[in-house]
Amino acid sequence: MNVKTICLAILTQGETTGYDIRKRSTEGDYAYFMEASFGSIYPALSKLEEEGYVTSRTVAQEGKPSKRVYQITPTGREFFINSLYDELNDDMFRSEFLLFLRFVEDLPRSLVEKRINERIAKCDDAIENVKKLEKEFTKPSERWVLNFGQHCMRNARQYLIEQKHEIIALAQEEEHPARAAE
Amino acid sequence: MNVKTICLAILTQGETTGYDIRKRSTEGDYAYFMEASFGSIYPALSKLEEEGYVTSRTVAQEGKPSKRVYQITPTGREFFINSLYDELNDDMFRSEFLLFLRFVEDLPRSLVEKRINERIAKCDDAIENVKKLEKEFTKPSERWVLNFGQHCMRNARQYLIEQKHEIIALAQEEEHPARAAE
DNA sequence: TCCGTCATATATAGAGTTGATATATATCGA
DNA sequence: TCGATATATATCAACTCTATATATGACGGA
Repeated sequence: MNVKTICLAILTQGETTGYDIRKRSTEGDYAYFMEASFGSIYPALSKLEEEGYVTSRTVAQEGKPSKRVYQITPTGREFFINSLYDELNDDMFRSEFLLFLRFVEDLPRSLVEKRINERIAKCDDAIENVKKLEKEFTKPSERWVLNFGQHCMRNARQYLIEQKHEIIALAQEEEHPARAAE
Repeated sequence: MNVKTICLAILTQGETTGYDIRKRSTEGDYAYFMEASFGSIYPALSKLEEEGYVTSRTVAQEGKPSKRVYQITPTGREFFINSLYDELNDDMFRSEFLLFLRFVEDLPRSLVEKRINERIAKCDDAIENVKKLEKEFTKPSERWVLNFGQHCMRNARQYLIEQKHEIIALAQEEEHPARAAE
């Protein structure tokens, strides 16, 4: 799944801008399963236009820079829906937090506690964000995906809270020598 | 977190090869929170050697190609442990499966059921794999991370099984016209 | 026996992506 | 007034992935 596919997926649900695609993929309704940056979205939209999968028009705005609104073409829609029949690639998950926890024995308790608390707070923020998003969506599949994300996040958060003291107990009581020596 | 950091993390736990780093990051004990490919691992190891964070030696093997074994230097170890004190970046999660589910209404039930079953089977494989891995590890933090991964996967699997029929019901009873017309 | 596949092992080219930065304008709060 | 934030597009170097090439041995099936 590349950025072109993400753009087509979002455009399938209505015309929009590159700026908005990025926002939805990093903070909005798509944020919990995909992401894309400006550096890949703008070139992707240009290519999609070349290929005839999208069209664009420039819209002037008061008090804001004028924007370029993209719409998907019938060909683009067909191409996207057909691509949903392809074999699915595996999920990708990366977590610096879990890498960090793998080395708790080498780190001071104060730092470990701080990072775990930060993590729990981030989960809370994310759950709040999903709750807000759910109100904006009525299509059952859209709500289902958001619910699934929320369910997984709540579960991870709960497990972390339950295990918190056990993990902190694994950390060093004193500041790590390598760091303390600085 | 870049590939250089992943290499250092794995090398912190013992000398190894580029091939093994890739294997552990895609199928082994690191697979549930990071990943790296050959195209990034080999250049990363070369750079780390240039920078003095690792050293290497070539080891001839019978019946197998000779391999290049990397070891972390004291400087490399210090650099890695210090980097664990940095602010943590957010987790990254991407799922073609969830993108697929977001468009169930446009897809035939047979396909949706097939993909959900494939997904559940993959969860089962992954859970089995983590169980095997857990036996190989004794360090509490390593086991904790594997357990956390297993817990999250079991939860997602269970939720999917519970919701399966509800999702399938959202899909189209007939083959999608756009596809059927091909 | 021969052939394909799989596992070990390193390496690279080309395509794709990220992260940082530049540009421009307007609003909001300190 | 100053900095931060939001809207909006765009680009570039650095990084990463996917696919492929190379080489060898083992294993199983036709």
